[in-house]
Amino acid sequence: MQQLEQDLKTALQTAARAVFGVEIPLASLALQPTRKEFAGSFTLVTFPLTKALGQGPEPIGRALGEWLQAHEPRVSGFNVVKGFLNLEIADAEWLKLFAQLQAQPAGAPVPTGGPQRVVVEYSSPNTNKPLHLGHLRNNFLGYSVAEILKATGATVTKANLVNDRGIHICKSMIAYQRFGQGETPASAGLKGDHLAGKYYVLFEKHYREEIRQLEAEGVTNEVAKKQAPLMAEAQQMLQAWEAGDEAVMALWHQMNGWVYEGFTETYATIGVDFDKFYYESGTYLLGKERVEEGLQKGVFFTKENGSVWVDLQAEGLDEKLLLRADGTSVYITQDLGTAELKYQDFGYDSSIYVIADEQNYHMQVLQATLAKLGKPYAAAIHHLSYGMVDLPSGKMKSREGTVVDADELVRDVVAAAKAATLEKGKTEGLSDAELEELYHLLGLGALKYYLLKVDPKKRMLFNPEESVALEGHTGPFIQYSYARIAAIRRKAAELGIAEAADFAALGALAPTERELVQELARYPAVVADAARNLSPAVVAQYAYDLAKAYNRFYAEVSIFQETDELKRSLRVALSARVGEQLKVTLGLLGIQVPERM
RNA sequence: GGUUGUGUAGCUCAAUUGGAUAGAGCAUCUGACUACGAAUCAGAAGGUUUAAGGUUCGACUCCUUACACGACCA
Repeated sequence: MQQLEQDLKTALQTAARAVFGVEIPLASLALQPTRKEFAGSFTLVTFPLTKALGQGPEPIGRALGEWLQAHEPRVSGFNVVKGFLNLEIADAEWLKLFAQLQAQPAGAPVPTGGPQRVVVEYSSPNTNKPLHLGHLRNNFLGYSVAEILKATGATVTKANLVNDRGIHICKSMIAYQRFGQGETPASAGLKGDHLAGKYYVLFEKHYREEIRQLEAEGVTNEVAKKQAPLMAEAQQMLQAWEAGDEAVMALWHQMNGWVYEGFTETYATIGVDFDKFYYESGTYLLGKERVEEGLQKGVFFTKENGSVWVDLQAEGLDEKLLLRADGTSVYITQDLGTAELKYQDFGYDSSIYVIADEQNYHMQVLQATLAKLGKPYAAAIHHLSYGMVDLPSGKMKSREGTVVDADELVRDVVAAAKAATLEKGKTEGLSDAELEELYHLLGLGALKYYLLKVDPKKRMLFNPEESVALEGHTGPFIQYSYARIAAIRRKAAELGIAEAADFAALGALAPTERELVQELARYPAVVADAARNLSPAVVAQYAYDLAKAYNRFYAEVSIFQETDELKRSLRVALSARVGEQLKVTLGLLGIQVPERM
């Protein structure tokens, strides 16, 4: 379709030259899709040409339209509404376009001139508690962005930086030591990450109680928070961990091992994957080397107490602490180290961090600090900043226990999909295993689509009922369209109708057929847009538009009742192609597609 | 207090990056299964795009100010 647009622009340029004797640069001939309520497929806005051509917008539109209709075979008609020239494209041209599409598989790479070696870091969980709804948005976004970039032909590495050390981990460990009584995931009947989470919660509960007691004894809240025995123990444990204390390390390995088992299971269930795992326990020391490097280069400075800082005021930021006075690292220290390590490992020209927007400032600091260090990869860093997920009851707060657990949510959406599927009763002939797979695929399709259809950078509201909805602007709507097409293809195969033929001999197309070709041809532009903006929402919207267009087509023309053999064949071919395209497009969102549902 | 993001139909979201009468879904109402799958399709209704100015042929989009909500930095 890009080619068709280019040709039209060139033709318009020629028309302007012929009619007005004026050379119009191609760049100022912006074509846009014609709005549905008008006849035509492409629209030229003529307002911007009035100065150059010395005429009003409407005469310009008419003059250019008439010239095109007379001289350009691709243009079969036109109409002018105010400053808009709507061009109708000859059906032969649509058929040619469809033939060009057919010549390549639906999932063929879409070169965009974007980055070629990309690292997408996402998920990056803490190992002290299970994943929740917010992590799901992160995981789905990261996975999808990686797939979208792959679709542009880039080599993409999915990385997961596991936050496996620090005070929060020690909290779970202390609580386990004190209250655990040797419990294991097996003995407790809990996934490992949930078991760790249980002790994290226990820590917080008893810690609060200790603070309350201290306060009752007249200690201020601030002091009580530090003096509480549990917190003191956790701090001690962190030091012991850094010192490599054997018993502490053993417990740490044991508990993290449980958590990883739990995460692995969840990742498999929600269908995300990683090419590379980084662990902060393995990278946090590398950051200190970067700090040393900065001091040597004179771009960092030391304060009187020995703490190390970088001054980013010239960049519009503040002074930022990089290393505490006692030599222990802060968050950004390890980020400096990990960025370097990733670059060594993959030599990226784009490094994407899928991180919530509460870290916007932090990410600016990271990038500016790496730039100060003169790192060539500083400019390649992109923060895919996404908004938090709110609940109808308000914000999610782990401390107040108002988080939506990821595993539980997945169970809920699968159960809802099952209930709906049973109610429809269309799955005769599927085995129990196939049915389970179907419920899973539909439930996750609903959930993923629900979380991905919203512009990532916007905060979004999670409505439990809408997240499992199967009708309207949802994943299952699109999956249903695919299943319908699958049924069509099965029947066409039975009847021996070919999915491809030479359709050039066909005369006029039905409007819905034309619309389908146009939608199909949009795919490369959609991928390019989504890749440039790191936005799966663009892809989600396209999948919906395509499915919607197909359902319109399906309702308005008959396929197997059609007596004209070539027309019938075209409709089967269109259906097949739309099916393939839907599968590929949903695949970019991490959503699978059923043959029947 | 400083920095920053968001504000669109009753609700949840779009709007081709400055273009036409601001579009979808849900919810409400109406019509379409003796036809290839009704998890569908067609239609109705629903808007002072938070407010006020400004820029121009043209503003949800850009600029200024105010208001509301959120995040971050102390």
